[in-house]
Amino acid sequence: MEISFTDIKQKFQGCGLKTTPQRAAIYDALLRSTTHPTAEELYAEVAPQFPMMSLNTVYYTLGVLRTSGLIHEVNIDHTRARFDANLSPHHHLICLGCQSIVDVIDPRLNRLTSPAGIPNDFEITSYQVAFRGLCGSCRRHTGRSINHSSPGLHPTTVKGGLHGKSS
Amino acid sequence: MEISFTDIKQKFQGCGLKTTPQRAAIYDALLRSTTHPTAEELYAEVAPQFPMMSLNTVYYTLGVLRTSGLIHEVNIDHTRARFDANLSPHHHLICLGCQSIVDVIDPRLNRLTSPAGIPNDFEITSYQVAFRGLCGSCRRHTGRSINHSSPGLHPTTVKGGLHGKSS
DNA sequence: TGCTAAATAGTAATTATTCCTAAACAGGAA
DNA sequence: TTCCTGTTTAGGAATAATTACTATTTAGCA
Repeated sequence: MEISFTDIKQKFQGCGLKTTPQRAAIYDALLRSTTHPTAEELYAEVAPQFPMMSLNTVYYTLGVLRTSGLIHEVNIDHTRARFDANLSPHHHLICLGCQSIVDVIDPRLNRLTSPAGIPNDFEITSYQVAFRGLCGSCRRHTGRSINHSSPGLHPTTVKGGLHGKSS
Repeated sequence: MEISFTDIKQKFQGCGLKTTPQRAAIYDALLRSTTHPTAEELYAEVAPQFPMMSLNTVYYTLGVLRTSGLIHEVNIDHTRARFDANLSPHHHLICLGCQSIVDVIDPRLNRLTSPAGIPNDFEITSYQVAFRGLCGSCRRHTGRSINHSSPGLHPTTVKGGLHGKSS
């Protein structure tokens, strides 16, 4: 995703945010990243350009961008927050071995029907599917054993292909 | 979900776990709960029965139960872990206002087709849909405004009913 | 060019969780 | 039943991520 400084500035202005070099660099780093980095990782990414920059600034900036809706927080495990500047509807593929997160872009997943049995005064504004399993590399290294200490694993085996019969 | 002490003991034995009163109480509390409590909340729930019990024991126990596959960790936000003893496939409805989590049980959601464009050596073992929005109570109190500081919100508006065409 | 509110950087504080260790105990063996 | 041993517990200390506080700096407007 290529984006110029001017583009970033316009986005920030559109949200009523001041444009500072640090802020632009953090946002740019997140836009270019595909790994859903943590605050610390973004800090490491941007720090070379701004040796005086504080990790605090990264946290503050991420908070501001999140509140403005320019980025999303992705919660894979409870230990640390990860961030995503990709606002288009997409889903995630999470490796339980190495905790990596890959974007899943499949339009079919954006057309789920409304779930049954939910309170009718609940207004759903979005939904997201998290696929979990083991990436090729982790399968080879761990002999396909699943790390049960990782979060959210369900016993449902999905295998190579999920079956798509309509109930 | 009703379960006797003997049932719990059998489950523990099946996993090679010793049965202690504290452990059984923690697991039982989680089985009876529908709110996906945190370690602290479970501690508060069980503490009256065991005044000497340490919060540490709750953490240790939850770790053991998770490793044994008896419970799951649910990650809604990065601030703290939440737990779920309901192992049957289900999904979650998350209120961005009050952070409450309600189970979504809809068989149609358990038959998603395999997502396109993922690495073909990735083995998916489970998936879970997180629906986000505002519960009735929070909508009334906040005037339907969505709290953008909450995690993972996507701009896709889902409204009352998602449309289920099979693109 | 100034003004002012917002942003930055630094330090300290907080919160959830994990680590460490001695004492207690569950469950199998004798 | 009683003993043994490894697991579990409880308590305190340590760690890691994040937030709070604050003085200084700066972006963006008048």
